[in-house]
Amino acid sequence: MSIPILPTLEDVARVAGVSTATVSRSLNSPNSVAKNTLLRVKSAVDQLGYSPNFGARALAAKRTNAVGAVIPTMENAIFARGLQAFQETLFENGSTLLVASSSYQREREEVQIRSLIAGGADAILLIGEDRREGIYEFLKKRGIPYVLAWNFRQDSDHCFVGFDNRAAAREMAIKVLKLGHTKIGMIAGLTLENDRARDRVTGVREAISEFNISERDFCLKEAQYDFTSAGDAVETLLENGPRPTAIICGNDILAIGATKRLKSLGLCVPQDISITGFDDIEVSSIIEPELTTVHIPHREMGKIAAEQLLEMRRNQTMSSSIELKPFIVERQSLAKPPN
Amino acid sequence: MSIPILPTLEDVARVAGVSTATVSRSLNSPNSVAKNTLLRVKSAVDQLGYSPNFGARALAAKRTNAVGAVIPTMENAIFARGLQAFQETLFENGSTLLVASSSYQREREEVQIRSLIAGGADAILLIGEDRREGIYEFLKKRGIPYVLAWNFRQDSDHCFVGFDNRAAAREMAIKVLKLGHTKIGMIAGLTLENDRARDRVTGVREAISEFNISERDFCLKEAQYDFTSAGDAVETLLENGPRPTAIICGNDILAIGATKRLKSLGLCVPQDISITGFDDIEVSSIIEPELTTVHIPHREMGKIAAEQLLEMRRNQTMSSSIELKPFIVERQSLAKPPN
DNA sequence: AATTTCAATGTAAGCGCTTACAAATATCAA
DNA sequence: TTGATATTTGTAAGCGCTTACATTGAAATT
Repeated sequence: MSIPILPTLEDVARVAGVSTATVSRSLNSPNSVAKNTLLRVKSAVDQLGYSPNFGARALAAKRTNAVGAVIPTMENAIFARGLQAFQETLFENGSTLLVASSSYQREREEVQIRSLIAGGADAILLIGEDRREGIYEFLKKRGIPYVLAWNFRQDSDHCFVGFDNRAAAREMAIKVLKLGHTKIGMIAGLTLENDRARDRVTGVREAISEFNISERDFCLKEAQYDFTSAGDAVETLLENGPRPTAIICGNDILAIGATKRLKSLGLCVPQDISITGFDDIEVSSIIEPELTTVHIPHREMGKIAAEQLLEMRRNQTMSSSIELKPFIVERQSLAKPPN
Repeated sequence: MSIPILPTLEDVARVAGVSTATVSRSLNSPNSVAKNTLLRVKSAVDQLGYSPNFGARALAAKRTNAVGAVIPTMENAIFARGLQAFQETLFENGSTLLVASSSYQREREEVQIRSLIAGGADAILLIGEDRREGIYEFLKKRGIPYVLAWNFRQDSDHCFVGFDNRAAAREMAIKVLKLGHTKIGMIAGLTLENDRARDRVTGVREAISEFNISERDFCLKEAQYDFTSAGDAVETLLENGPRPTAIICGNDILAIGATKRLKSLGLCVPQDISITGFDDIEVSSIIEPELTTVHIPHREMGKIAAEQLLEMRRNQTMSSSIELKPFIVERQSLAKPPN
C-alpha cells in the first residue's frame, strides 16, 4: 500500500490530444463539447483510470458538494430514518453526506458544526432551533446555507423544514382529555437545550389548561430517550400524587419503555393506564398493546430538507420554511379511563 | 446570502506580521513555532475569524481526513448503532464521516463507493465481503485503505473487523437442537449479494446436519429485513411441510416480525414455537416474549473499525483483521419443544 | 462575397494551502 | 570568542483543477 501515482487532468488531456480545459468541460458540462471530442476524452479517461482529484476540484470550483448534518444521535430510529432519506436525496443530486452527532449537547453540537464546515461541508442540516446566536452568525458570515429540521416556527428568519411540535402534542393531549381522562401524566424528553421536547410539553400544558385540569392533576417527569429511563420515570409518576389514568409520552421510545415497565408492575395498558407516543417509529405497531401515537413523516422531512438545502446552495438565496403535518395514529394503547 | 469574502492564510500572515508558512505551521504543528509567535498568530486568527479553506488544504496536503462508510441502510438499528460508534471514534481523531447507503444492492454499492471517493473519502468502511473483485482493485490502485466489518474471515488478505457469522449461527442452532427440537425452521435475510446472511444459513445447516436432522425437517425461507416480510415468511413456513417447533431467524427484526405474526395467528412463543434472533438490538428485550438472540458488540465493532482504518491511513500499511466474539443472550423466546 | 454570429477549443491565471529548502538567529561547548 | 549545532522563520514552488477570456473556423445572414 504505497502512495500511488494517479493520472491527472493533464495526462488525460495529453492522451486525448486536447487541452485541459476541454477535458474539464467534458467532465463538468458535456453539452458544451463536440460529440466526438467527448468520445476521445471519455476513452482517455477510461484508459488511464482517471478520476478527478477532490481537493483540487474543491479549491478551483469553490465548492465541495458535501452537505453536513449534525444530529443528536443516529441510534434513535427517528433520526436514522430521516437521515436515510436525506442522504438518498443528496446522492440523487450528486452531493455527499457528512455526518456528525451531538449527543443532545449544545456545546458539542457547536464543535461538530464547526468541524463539519472545516471538513468541507458547504451546506448543513441541523435539528431544531436551540443554539447560541453566534452559530447562526458564523454560518451566515461564511455563506453556508442551513436548514433546521424536526421543528417548525412561523415568522422566523431561519429556514425550517419540520412540524409544529407544540400543536401536535396539544392535539394528542386533547384527544386524551376528550376521552375523559382527568389525571394526566407526562414523560417528556429532557427539555434542556431541546426545543422539540420543550414545545411538546408546552402543547400538552396548553390542552391541560384548556380543559381546566388543575396543576395538581398533571404530573410531568423528564427522562432520557431510552427504555430504562422511561421505565424509571413512569414509576416516579405512579408514586407521586394521584395516579394518572393516561400518560402522554414525548416520543415512542419513552412510551414503549413506560408500557413495558407498567406491564411488569402488573398494570394493564390501556385498561388501567393509557399511554400515547410521538413519532410513530416502526416498532410502535409491533409492541403490545400497539401504540397510539403521532405520526411524523420523517422520510418526507429528510427528503424535503435536502431539497431545500440544495436549492439554497444553488441559488445562494434563503428558501422559505416548509411545514409538514403530523397526524395521530389510533391504535390500542389509548382508551377511556377506568371507572 | 451573497458570496462572502473570507480571510485567507495570507491575510492572517499579514496581520500577524509573519510568513504564510509560519501561520500554516502554527495551525498544523504548533510545537515547531516559538511561543510568542504562536500567540500573535492565534490572535490574528481570532481577529479575522479565519478558518482554513478545505479544498486548498486537501489539495496541498494530499489528504482530506474524511472517512467514508457505505452501509446497506441507516434505518436498520444494527448499522445505526455501529455507525454511531464509528463516527464518534473518527471525530475524536479529527476525521469526519462521509456516509452513503447501498440498500443491500451490489451495483448501487459500487456506485456509492466511487462517489464517496470522488467526494473526498481517503479511507473507507464497507460491510461484509461480497463484491466484485474490481472494486478491491480500484481501492488498491488508488491507495485507499478499507475495512470490511460485520463479518470475519480467516486467511483473507482483506482487513476484517467483525465476527464469524457462520460460527455464531451454528452455535445458536446447536443450542436450539440440544433442547430437543427436531423440526427446525429458519427465516434468513436475502442471501443474494449478502455474505453475512449466507454465512448464517451455512452455520445453521452445519448444526442441522451434525444433529442428523433430515432435510425434510429443515425448512428455510428468505425474507427482507422488515416485520411484514418476516411475518409472511413465518406463515409460509407453517404451511409447508411439518410444522417446525423452533424457528431460527437471521436477525432480530425477522425474529420480532415472526413472533408478532405467530401471536396474531394464536400461537404462543415459546410454548408452541420457539424463536431465536441475531444481533440483540435494543427492542429485543422489550418485546414479549423477550428474545433469545446472539449478542453482537456493534458499538465495539464500529469503534475498532475506525481505529484500524485510521491506523492504516496513518501508516500507509495494511492492518490485520480483528475478530469479535458474539455470545448468546438467553431470554424467553426459546424453550423446549412441546411434547 | 463580406459580414456577423455562434459553437468549439485553447491559453493561462489563479484558487489557498503545505512543505522542501534556504536563511537567519539563538544556543552551546571548547 | 568562535565554530558547530539547534531552533525558528521565510521563500517560493507547486498541488490539480476551473474558468474568464481569447482564438478559431464554420454556419448564417445580408
